[in-house]
Amino acid sequence: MEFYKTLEMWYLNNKRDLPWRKSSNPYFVWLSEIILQQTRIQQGLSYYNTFTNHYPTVLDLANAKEDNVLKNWQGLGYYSRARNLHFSAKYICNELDGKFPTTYKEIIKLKGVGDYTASAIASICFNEKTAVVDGNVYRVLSRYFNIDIPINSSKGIKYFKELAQELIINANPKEYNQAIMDFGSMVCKPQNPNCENCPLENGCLAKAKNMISSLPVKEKKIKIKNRYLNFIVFTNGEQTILEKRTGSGIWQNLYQFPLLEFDEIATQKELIKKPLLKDYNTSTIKLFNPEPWVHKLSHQHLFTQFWIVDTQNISQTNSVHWENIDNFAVPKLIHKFLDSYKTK
DNA sequence: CATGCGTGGGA
DNA sequence: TTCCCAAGCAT
Repeated sequence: MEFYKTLEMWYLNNKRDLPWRKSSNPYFVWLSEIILQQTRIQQGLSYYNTFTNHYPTVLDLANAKEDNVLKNWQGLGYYSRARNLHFSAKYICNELDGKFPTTYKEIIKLKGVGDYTASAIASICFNEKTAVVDGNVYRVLSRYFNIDIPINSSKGIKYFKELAQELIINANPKEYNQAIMDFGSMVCKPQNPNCENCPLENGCLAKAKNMISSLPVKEKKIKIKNRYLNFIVFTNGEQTILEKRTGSGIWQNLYQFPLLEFDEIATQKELIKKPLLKDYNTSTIKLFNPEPWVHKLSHQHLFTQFWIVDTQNISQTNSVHWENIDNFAVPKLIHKFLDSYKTK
């Protein structure tokens, strides 16, 4: 049986029951695909439900405030996805008359939508023959055809996309694209793939050559940078100060306590040299966590300390009542602090 | 085009 | 503990 047919047959009997598969409404499929970028289904599922409940249509999403969209995205990470989702919803409503684009070529123009996502939506919703190439597809194809071209090299990206596109030619694109991804995540897994019960085992070159565990090949490891962040938690008992992160780094447009960054773990002595704290008596500045909390991002390790500053002088501009603080979208780290601080 | 962007789960 | 990595994209 041909490669595509085997996968389609497997999918028929093994596909997972997922909420976004109940409809081919491109808005719902788009939502699910953005949420699932670099994210496990288990992690994204509740967010999908939140978004479809809060924003049942693309117009509801377009009419929302970005702060609200980010609040609903809080905790999921890669927050540019939420910002781009919101941006694109407005684009669809304002420029496309509220009609979701129907071809790969038009769909990929949406911010936050690249080759993979455009292929997924175009095939799943409009049955266009555009092959998806995600992490699962890289793994399945590199193993089945025993290809050791690094999947994150420009050569590899081109090679696998072309191969995937050849394999979909005679397939039912909607079924086949989802089949190869489900198959990759359930059978041809990164670790301990289930080769014993694999319907593709006969033709699998990596299996024959005992290469399964070394494929796919990925080159370049990321370099992790250490940062030392000190969050200043001003409080008069009722209010505190929050500021919105701007610029291009992590957590863009989320909220945090005023931040002082150093090249190493800071002491109170160094802290009070900063303009933000120079007028405060050292006795009013207390370190909340004597042992720095290490928050690990994919590219950075953040060594973080929270300093509580008791003061009656809370500026009106960025003041927030403690009782309202949960209305703000904050990074996981800040949320962890709030949890810990409240229960103290 | 190499790098930056979150978080959580599993080995 | 540490490492990998999970339905990628923007710049």
